[in-house]
Amino acid sequence: MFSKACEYGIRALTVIAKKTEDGSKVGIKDICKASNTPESFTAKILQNLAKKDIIQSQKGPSGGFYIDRDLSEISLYDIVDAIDGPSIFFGCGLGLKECDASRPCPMHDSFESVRDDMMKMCKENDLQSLITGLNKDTYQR
Amino acid sequence: MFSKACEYGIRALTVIAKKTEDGSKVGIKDICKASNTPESFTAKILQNLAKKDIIQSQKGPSGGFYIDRDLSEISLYDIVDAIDGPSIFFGCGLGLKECDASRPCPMHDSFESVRDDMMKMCKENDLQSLITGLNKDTYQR
DNA sequence: TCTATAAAAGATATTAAGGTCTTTTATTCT
DNA sequence: AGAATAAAAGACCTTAATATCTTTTATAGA
Ligand code: FES
Ligand code: FES
Repeated sequence: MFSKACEYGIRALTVIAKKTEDGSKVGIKDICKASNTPESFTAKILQNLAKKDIIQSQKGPSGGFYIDRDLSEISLYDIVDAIDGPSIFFGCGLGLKECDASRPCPMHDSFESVRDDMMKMCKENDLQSLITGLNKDTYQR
Repeated sequence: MFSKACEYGIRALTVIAKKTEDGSKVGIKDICKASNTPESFTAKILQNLAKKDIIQSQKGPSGGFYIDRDLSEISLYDIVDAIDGPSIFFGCGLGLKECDASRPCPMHDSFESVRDDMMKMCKENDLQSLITGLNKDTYQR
């Protein structure tokens, strides 16, 4: 459904969010241990998210990643859009250049509503709600 | 959402289904022109679908692809499962080894219902319903 | 039986996703 | 100022998806 980059990104973000809630920053090594994601690859993903201002980062000793906004302001939609782009929310299910209700593909009528549900779900979920119940072995499997 | 192979596969199948409804077989060239898909790649996809008995094929003059079952018996679910496998219907949204409600990832509760909607949609749609309204320029864009 | 046709099979090529490694830059602390 | 730390940046590698090409096999029809 989502790319690996997106899966890792979301997992890493929940770890950062949790730490942010505790009032501290967290380094890439700890993030990747907790989120069970490959370190160098996840670093690239976070670099991208930092550039897009979804998260903040600080270099040097006592540096790391953190979030400077209210966690409830960062939706799953924002995250998926930042990493995988908007095509999952707007693209045609059969890969036509664009989904166009006036020239529907055979799947359009049914697909559109599933896709919209997905979008709604992603807009309703945010980092605050995602970290409720998150514990340190959630991703260890 | 779906792989290119799956998108092409579905598109090609609707073309074959339409021809089957007219009582004739159709060759790979015509299929790919009508479905607007790359020829050699689509041939591989159809080969796979023929092996899995979703479609039938006949070699030689006046040969081609066709379908020997009631079109309404072949669901989108069968097609997607045959080409992309079942992970889109059962996999964890955050990429954990398996989706397990007793050890849910942070997305589980919301994701499961969207994924189930997708599955329901795919089980409800079949080749018969997909080809209603299909015309020869549906895919030409 | 021979030829033409069309799919199957297999080999190969290209591109994008996934992943790693090394060097550079910024920052803190001594 | 200098050393240590940690992210950014960029180069590089690997694998899987996408795509093409060539050879083989089956079949219909002359
Ligand atoms: S046109 Fe294909 S999903 Fe809308
Ligand atoms: S455990 Fe992740 S979606 Fe069910």
